Amino acid sequence: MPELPEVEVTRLGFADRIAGAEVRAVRLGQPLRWPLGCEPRQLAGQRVLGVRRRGKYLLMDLSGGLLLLHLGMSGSLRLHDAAPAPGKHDHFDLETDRGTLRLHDPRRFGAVVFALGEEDPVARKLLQGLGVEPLDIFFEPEGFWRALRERRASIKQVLLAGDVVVGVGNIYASEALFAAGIRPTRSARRLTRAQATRLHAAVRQVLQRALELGGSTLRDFRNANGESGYFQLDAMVYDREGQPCRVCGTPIKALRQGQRSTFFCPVCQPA
DNA sequence: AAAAGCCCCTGGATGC
DNA sequence: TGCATCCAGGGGCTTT
Repeated sequence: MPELPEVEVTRLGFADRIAGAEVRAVRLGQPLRWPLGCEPRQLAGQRVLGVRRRGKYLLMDLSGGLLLLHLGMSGSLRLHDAAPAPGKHDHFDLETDRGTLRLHDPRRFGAVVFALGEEDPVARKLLQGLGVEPLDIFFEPEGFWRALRERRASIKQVLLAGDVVVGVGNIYASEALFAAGIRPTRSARRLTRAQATRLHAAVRQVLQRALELGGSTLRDFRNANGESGYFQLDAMVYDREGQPCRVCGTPIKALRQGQRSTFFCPVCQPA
């Protein structure tokens, strides 16, 4: 579910409120993707220094380590002033003197992992190989084009892979390719410099727009204050198979790439 | 090295 | 309130 905009909206929704808090206790529900990696009581007494984001990971700096949080497909984080009794899908609570940060994740593809720091092998393993941050100045058209030239896979799958540029998931990959007028099946190495430049701008624009709208709420995404996002109402192609293209009226087509659905306009995205 | 498949898991929608 | 099937925002791991 959560792509860069949803993760960032979540971060913005609780980072300032939890910064400076002291951890009182940790409660675990059912297992998530990976074990926490430490005894829950080891976190008690630690201070929350801040919350950063890298790709779709949230990095919570603690006085004695680092907590890596990932929302997987169905996860959402919420900071409660007074948390209600945990439900069957509430699998992690970080109880602090400034509220309880709770991970709700029905599918349990999400994760909360403790590491001693970013150089801890546990953290490195998860963060190494991640591509450039799309909203960062280091993401620039020329380098993007050069990286794409190395890849034979389809441009949609290269965007999703996250090793060239991070944060673009299944919704925003389709949306960015539409905005750039590029067919999702086109081999990444066959993009022209002009196409790569358009796609670079499109990725930034689409993610930025989604951020402003609070992300996309397809089923269950909520930000840290329990509010839904509204980008899905703005989607040009995602989940619009058969509906008329908002630009040219041609019915939107769907196909599958690497077990994921892709949506595009056959006219606006000729190649 | 890169690419393609598989799998983790629950729940909602759809079809019979 | 039956049962089977398919699909869903991710991504690490194994196999080609």
